[in-house]
Amino acid sequence: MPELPEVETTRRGLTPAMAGKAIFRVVLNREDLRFPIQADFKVRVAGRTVERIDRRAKYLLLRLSGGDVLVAHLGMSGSFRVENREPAPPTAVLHRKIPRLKAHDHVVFEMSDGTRVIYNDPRRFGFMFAVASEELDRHPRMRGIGLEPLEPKIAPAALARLFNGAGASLKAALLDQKRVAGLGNIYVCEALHRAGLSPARAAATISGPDRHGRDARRRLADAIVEVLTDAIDAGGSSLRDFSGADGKPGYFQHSFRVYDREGAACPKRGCAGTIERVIQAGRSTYYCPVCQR
DNA sequence: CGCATCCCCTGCCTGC
DNA sequence: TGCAGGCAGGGGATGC
Repeated sequence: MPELPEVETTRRGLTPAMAGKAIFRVVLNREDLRFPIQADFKVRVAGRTVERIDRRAKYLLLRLSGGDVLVAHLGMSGSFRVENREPAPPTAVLHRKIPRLKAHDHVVFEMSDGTRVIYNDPRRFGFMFAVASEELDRHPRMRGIGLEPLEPKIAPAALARLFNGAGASLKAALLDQKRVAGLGNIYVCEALHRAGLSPARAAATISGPDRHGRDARRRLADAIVEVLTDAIDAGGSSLRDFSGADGKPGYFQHSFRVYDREGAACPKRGCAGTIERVIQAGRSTYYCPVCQR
């Protein structure tokens, strides 16, 4: 589920629960997620203070005291949730309730103030590791990640450079994390619809302003920024059970214009098209064949 | 090198 | 109701 807006939502939810606090203990309920967890993971993380939480592409970066960074990727089904310590009722001091763990709660971070931060991931496509901060950019999983589309907002010229010489379709090119970082299947479909561009069109063919003033590069750059910004403002998309670390579901799924809407009328004003679904690069693409050219 | 295909894993939904 | 098959937000490995 998590694309850039969901990861950003998670970052914002985790920050008040973790930033400025020490990680008292780490519990690993299994030794493998997508990859085996490194042998010294617990030692590197436990006892450290989380100084700040950043995001790069779809990665969460927990900056730890002592110089390491805890890097976490949510894969397809990963999520964090925060459980605050419940105040002990005066009549049952010895029976403070600690909520039981749920299925697929693979990693538990016990914070020094009693808060628990729990990583849950049914499909285990997510992963996490600790790395020295000065080695972060050289790490194999981080090296080569492309341009962040927000802050600063991606520019049409940058998009053109990224697509220069690309033989891939717009859909595949935008999904490629080495070009633009953070888009996934949903937001690529949504951005292409907002931009009025066909997902099958070769990425290298989108051009700058023509004599009619039409500028596909600018429309696409603007659409990417808009859809990501709108989605972050909505707390991300909750398709099955995604929720931010604060437990609140996002609601951007109600604003999808094409994703998972096969057979529906194209929502673009004045367009009489019907949303279609095709497979590109092994994944579903939703688009309007009438207004996306 | 760029690109397509298959695969990792579990759960949920559909159709028979 | 049970069961098989398809599909799912990501991305790594492989092969052309």
